[in-house]
Amino acid sequence: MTASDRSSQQPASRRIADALRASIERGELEAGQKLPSERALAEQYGAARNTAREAIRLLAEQGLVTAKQGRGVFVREPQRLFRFGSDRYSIANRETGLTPFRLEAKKQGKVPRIDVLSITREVPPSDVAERLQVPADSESVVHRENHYFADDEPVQIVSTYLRWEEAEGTLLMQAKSGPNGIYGRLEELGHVMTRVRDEISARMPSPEEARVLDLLPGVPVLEVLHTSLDQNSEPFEVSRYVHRADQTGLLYELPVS
Amino acid sequence: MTASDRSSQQPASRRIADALRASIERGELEAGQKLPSERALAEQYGAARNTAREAIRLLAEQGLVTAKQGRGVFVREPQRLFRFGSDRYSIANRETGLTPFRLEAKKQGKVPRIDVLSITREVPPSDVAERLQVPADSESVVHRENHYFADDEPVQIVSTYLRWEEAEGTLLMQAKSGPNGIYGRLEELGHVMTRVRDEISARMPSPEEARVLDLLPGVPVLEVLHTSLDQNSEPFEVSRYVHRADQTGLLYELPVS
DNA sequence: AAGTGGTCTAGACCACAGC
DNA sequence: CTGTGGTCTAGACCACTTG
Repeated sequence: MTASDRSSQQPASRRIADALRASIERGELEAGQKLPSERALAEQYGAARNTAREAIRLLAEQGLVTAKQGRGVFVREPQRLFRFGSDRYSIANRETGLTPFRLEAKKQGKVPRIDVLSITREVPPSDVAERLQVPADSESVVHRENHYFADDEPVQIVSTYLRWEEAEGTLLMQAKSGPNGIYGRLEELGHVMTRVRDEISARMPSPEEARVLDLLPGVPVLEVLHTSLDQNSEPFEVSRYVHRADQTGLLYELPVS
Repeated sequence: MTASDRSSQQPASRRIADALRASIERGELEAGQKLPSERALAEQYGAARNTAREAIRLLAEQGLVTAKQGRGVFVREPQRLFRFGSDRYSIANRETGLTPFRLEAKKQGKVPRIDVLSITREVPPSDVAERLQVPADSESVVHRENHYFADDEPVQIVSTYLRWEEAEGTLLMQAKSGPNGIYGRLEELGHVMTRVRDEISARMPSPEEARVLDLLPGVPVLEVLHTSLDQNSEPFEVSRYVHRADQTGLLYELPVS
């Protein structure tokens, strides 16, 4: 028993939203189906159109429905999750020659694409500087920004930060960084990835992120701040992953001491 | 350079929102400070109050500002994160006699509280049944629902599922489950926690979750579906954690094979 | 009492979908 | 052309907070 019988006392927009939500949960309105139009809802409940509109907004904020201009409001389809596991850092996967993203995409029968947006020398953000142990007040890092797509749909934004002193003049400054990607080059520089630290948070996207990831209202992002540690427990690479949360999950499997 | 000079062409509500966002990012409006009232904004921009209101809603959806009835709209304060690490499952922590949550709370100088809401025999949700390897069509599990607080502020909802056949008649059915909590009892039943699998996703809260966690609009939740595996790689416990994302982060530190 | 956000009304014009 | 959501106006009353 949640909430149902306080029909009075509630704002009209809430009551309309609750009725629609109940319809969806009972399966009367199935995924992909169209809701009554705003004008129809308003008439049906004896309210103004703005009130019906407010009800629909409440549902959209929860990610339950999606409005499409000129067409109508539809019950959102459950999305299959694109899953990123802790084994994405595993060396075993490295031997296939495919990056973890390409592997996962193949598994789901989708066509992966990675756009390299920029590779520039920069002043690092403070959280990155702290974790990579470099100065936050000089151009101490190389920033590689990539966008990942599956079947031309954007999935994640990845910003990778490397020490400028190490990357200068190497393939780490090139879009095509050679066999096994940047981790291959970093290994040649003497950094064997031994441990990783992933710090995970969730938040609503910035307008810029919503645009790049093509996010509908009511969809949050998952942010992973990843640090790679080498055989000497020295951090040698930090990446910020921004995933769209409606199509992405994370999987961590680990031993317990 | 993001977007600034397309002042025309943009809806008025967007322009007002962008102007306010810029003010906040430039630091003219600091965290905790009050925005101009909706009526003042409307007059200032020569728009109707509803239009100014829409602008504020855009900012609230991103979690940038918070409206307080009768008082005003305020720039949201950055929250300190309550951090849950992968070491929360570690045996080392078990020896302190404190659960990981109590430990973390102590570290931050907050007073922890755990409410046991219910302990009931139930039909498991399908995702839980699959992971615990029990039938999804009979009352095969015990469901323990707990709410966690720090300084009386809700932090997370935890639903733990155990096999009914193992829990029946034991302390696992009691609110106070004895030394080292339920993991202590499960160890006595022959389950040594050897590996864990955490599946992480983010989404907007249901109305029920928003109520329990006292969530402001524009704050998503982090959901962790946790499976404990014993020395035989058998799953013996599944929990669903629902964290408020504005005050919670997750930390995973793991070796790379 | 005055000011604030929360909700609502009854209109209006626009841009986009689909027939 | 018609129906849809997107945006906007100019009012109104309510509930809450503060002086």
